[in-house]
Amino acid sequence: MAVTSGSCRFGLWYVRVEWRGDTVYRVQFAATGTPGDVPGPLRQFCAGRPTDLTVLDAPALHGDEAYARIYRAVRQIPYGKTATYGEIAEIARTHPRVVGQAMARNPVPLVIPCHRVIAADGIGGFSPDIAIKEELLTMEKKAVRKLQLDSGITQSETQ
DNA sequence: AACGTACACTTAT
DNA sequence: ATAAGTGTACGTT
Repeated sequence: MAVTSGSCRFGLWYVRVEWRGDTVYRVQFAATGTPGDVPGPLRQFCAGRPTDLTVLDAPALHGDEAYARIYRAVRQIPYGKTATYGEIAEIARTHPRVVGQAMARNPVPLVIPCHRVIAADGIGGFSPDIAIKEELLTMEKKAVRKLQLDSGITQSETQ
């Protein structure tokens, strides 16, 4: 079975995906789309629905190299939460700068939620456009808040 | 607020 | 083999 490709919309961008079954080989943000479908969980995520993307797999997650350990650690960050480069480095037993490097080369953003990794003092970086990172984070925050309201949790309980 | 340096890993030469 | 480059962190000034 061949690797298929497709895209879906996220805000002003298209998310292009190369995948087969539950394995995602590449994700990239682009200004234009390509015909074809994307994995269901990814489509739901882009539609603003809180989605557990850990059901998807990626080759970059496997192995004992530093990047693989970092990517696995990043995947543990839950929807709507963030962690710093330093925190990830500690879990993966490496250095914050290596985490930054690994994020910059992340072949499958969203599947490996590099947008949830922020600097100790600010937001950190994101390619191709920092605005995507901001939009992803605010989208997740809003979605979580809505979930809490829908389930009847009062504001005082969440503070 | 700006600057320097340690840190560890990858990629390029 | 070795140097350069990182989406950092932290201390000092």
